[in-house]
Amino acid sequence: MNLPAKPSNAETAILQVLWTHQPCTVKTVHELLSATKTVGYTTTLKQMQRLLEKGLVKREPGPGKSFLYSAAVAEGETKTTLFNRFVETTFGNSVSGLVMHALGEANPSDDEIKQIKKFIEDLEKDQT
Amino acid sequence: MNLPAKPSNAETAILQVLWTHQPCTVKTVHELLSATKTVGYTTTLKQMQRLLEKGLVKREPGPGKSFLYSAAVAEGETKTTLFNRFVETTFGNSVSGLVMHALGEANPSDDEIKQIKKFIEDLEKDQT
DNA sequence: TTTTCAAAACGACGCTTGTCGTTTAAGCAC
DNA sequence: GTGCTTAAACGACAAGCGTCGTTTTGAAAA
Repeated sequence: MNLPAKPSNAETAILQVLWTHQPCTVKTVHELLSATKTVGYTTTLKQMQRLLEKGLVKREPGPGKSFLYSAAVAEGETKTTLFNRFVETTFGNSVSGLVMHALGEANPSDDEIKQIKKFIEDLEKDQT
Repeated sequence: MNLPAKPSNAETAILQVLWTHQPCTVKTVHELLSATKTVGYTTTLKQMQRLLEKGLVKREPGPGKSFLYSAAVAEGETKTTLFNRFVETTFGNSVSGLVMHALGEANPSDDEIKQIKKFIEDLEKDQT
């Protein structure tokens, strides 16, 4: 049940991209990342190679000489692990503390709040 | 408005302790940390010294030859920064994504949900 | 076949982190 | 003062990270 290894911050960002654009080339990942952050192509490549070594992504021959990468770990599971680690070190393990903080100080948009409300309602419904 | 520097994971855990036991000695911090995690006294000391260098904590002469440490950064502000960083890398900047993940995995009680709902309503009211 | 070119591979480097062992020094108890 | 105790200071070290520059390579164009 334990994850293969823990992705670093930069690696997590890459996994993030992969989860939503699976499968894709290094080039694609790099372009998507570049939208947010300035980073060299080789850097992204290297990081994806490290992810490969760690077993967090897998790949297959792609168009031309390139490869198509996909995440090798489940999104939910991985996020849960990272989330737990974060809640522990930063919020002393208080999930509600984190949620309140998120809602109160992190300025979520109206849309996001609406989404959260809906989610909670659904949650209550299920919880018959 | 920018924080002096970013605390590492272990450093954040120490700040966490300080925020709730301000001001206290290295020894105290170490004891509290030991409750959760096995770590040497010198390790904690070193980390607190690094926090001092970074300007994240301050200290004053304490009993005997020791010092009394306190956090030099505000709890809320710091948590917000760390939170934002986390949401960005792990949840692609989607606060609602994170909150929903939290609520889904943490299996909150009805009371907690009610509390959160109320919190959201108040939030909306303020936002007139 | 030779050239060209884009993508992959390699290897390096400087910084940060987590973790200690060892050394220094300040008080306190005689 | 002479030590003993205990906390602080120093320095070290291996691993992990973020980041590149440079080299190799394989395929496609000429």
